[in-house]
Amino acid sequence: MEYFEILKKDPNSKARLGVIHTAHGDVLTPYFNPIGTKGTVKSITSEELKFWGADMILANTYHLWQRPGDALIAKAGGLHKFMNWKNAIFTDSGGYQVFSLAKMRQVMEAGVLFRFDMDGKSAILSPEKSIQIQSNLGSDIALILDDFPGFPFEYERTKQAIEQTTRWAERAKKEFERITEAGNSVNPGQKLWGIVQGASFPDLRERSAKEIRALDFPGYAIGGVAVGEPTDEMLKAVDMTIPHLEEEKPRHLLGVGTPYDIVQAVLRGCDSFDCVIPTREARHAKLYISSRDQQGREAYKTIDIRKAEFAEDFTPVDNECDCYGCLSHTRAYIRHLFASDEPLSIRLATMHNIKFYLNLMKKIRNALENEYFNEFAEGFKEIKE
RNA sequence: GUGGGUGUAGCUUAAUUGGUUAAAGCGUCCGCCUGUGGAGCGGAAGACCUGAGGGUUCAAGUCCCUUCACCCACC
Repeated sequence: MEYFEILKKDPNSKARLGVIHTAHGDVLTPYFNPIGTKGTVKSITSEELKFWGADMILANTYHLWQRPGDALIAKAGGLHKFMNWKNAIFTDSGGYQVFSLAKMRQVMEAGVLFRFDMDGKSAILSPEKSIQIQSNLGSDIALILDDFPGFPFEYERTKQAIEQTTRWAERAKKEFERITEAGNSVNPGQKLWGIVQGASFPDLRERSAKEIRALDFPGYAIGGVAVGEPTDEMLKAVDMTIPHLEEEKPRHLLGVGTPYDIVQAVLRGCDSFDCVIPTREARHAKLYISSRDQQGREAYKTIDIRKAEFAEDFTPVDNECDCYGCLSHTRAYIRHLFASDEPLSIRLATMHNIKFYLNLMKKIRNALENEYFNEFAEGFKEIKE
């Protein structure tokens, strides 16, 4: 059985329906990974996630390395056992967090020198170290350490970044093979994916894709996006990258995005996603709800449930949603919970937004299965009032 | 009834003690959030101008008088 199977291709776009066979179960694609940074999707239990149809979650190397430490998690039998999550886990390399969270950051050949944001201690995250940590966590999909610039993109800096990423990718792969061959993996079925960089420079994307392809990873992530660039710039970067990757391997788009971004990226050939948006915005009272455009096509809106207009709104957050909160509670009640700073507000909002995203992915897969994805994608956008 | 105190934005308070267009927090409204930040940030409206009315003064939220409301103490 192939690691990644393409079940159906959209005749009108690069979109495809597929399945990734991980060591902890199948992941139907296109798929969205809820983010469980510290070994928990904030406020949600593993059983609940599974019940709603989540097949995979993303956890962060950087955070878990700091606390409780990957050695402790290995002792617990790996992250799956530690958090009682029986399905797949995707781990970041820690590169992005060093980029976005660490107080000081210096890219060196050895790795990234930085200071932990939590205790101020400095450390070097090397390609090998990242693999060792992810090996201890026992994730199903691990990522190589990569280097990338922020937005606005500069050519020379981006060129250095893809070169650095390729050199680190070689070292990461070697370390991954060393650990695997030694039989020291917490998860023997773990796979290491490569990352393509290159900002939105066509020649750099192409070169990076070719160099990473040469290392023969079982899947790829497209990185260097979701770093502050506008949506069209992000989509251009995807367009520049996809043609240079093998059709038969899965492609993950790192850090993306809004429901609109995701549909657009699926059209362009991306298979999986991860993003803080549904969970972080839930904590900030921003909820995603179903809507229709003027022609009656499927679309969506966002609402800020704290607004006074919902004070006496005794209807569900989203009539079309089957999450626990929508089946059980009213907008007025959830608004009240936010206004009162009650923990249940975060929980209900997070459950809702995750369900909205998981439902969206299911709609995308149904549309691909039944061959109307192109029409679906055409009308699908955020309706702003 | 007597004495004392307090009245400033929807709410809680400020105003260098008589000195420019009365300030802030909360709340309200608008926006931001993209390989997690249960954090924050930016902006706006809001006082028919300081309970009401009158007076002193070049100048009053601030001083004086009257009145109203509320609070406390004593009869």
